[in-house]
Amino acid sequence: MPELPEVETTRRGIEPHVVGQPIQHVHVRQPMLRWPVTDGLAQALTGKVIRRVIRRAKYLLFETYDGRMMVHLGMSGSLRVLPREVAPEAHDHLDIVFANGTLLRYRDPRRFGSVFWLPGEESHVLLASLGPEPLDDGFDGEHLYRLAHRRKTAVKTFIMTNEIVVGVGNIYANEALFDAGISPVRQAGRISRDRYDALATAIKDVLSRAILAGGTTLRDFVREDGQPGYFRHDLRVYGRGGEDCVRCNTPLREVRVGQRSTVYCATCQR
DNA sequence: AGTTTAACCTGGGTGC
DNA sequence: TGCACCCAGGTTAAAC
Repeated sequence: MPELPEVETTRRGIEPHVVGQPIQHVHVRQPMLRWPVTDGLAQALTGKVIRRVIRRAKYLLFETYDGRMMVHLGMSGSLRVLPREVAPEAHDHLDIVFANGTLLRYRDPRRFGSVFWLPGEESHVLLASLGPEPLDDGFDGEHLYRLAHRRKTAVKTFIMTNEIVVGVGNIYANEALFDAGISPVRQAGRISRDRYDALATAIKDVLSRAILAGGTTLRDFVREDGQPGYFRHDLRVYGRGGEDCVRCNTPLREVRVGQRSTVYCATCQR
């Protein structure tokens, strides 16, 4: 699923519903996710109050006054807010029921997501080596240009690497490279500083616009209220292989880069 | 150290 | 209809 805009859309949607209410009950139906949900999670959460929900990369962190829950939505995960009486369906792996009857429900058909409990002030090794947030001021063309030095990997793979910058998945990597006019297969170390400025700007722009549209729904992703995101209508290359480029009408080329489907305009993107 | 590859899992679509 | 095969918003660990 879920790249940064979808995770941020989820965060904004659920936070007002889950903050301040004591957790009454936690039900883990399927602990076998990307990593097993630990036995202690339900007990640790019960009785606690969520203070706020923050996002780091594609992780959601539900902060209590003593510890926090860390959730990743993987490829097909979603979190919805429902009344507690709604019966679970297939792939509804985790329920958190609050004292006021609100239910936070985690669904993930492919089970590539994960849920951890981090006690006290503990962090997690998966958060340790993440790069900057793309929407922060600390992320810019200079950052990309510096880290790309002498790298031979394709620039698309480069910007999808979490140690370089977080939150850029396959859809938005394709889109940002189109917007910046850069070929996805160009070696990362062979791009000028000016063009990295344009790429950083394009990444910020496409992610920001996608958040405003509530993210992109291809199949599984839904917002906290079950509604899809609408950025799909704004995609200019992703999913459009063989169709005409919106800028120059040349048929868009579709190739594989780093095992991921990649669409670009060989005329507009160099 | 940088880069590539296989693996985790289910479901939907396609072609025979 | 059925079956085999390919594809999908991610990420890690292991192999080159």
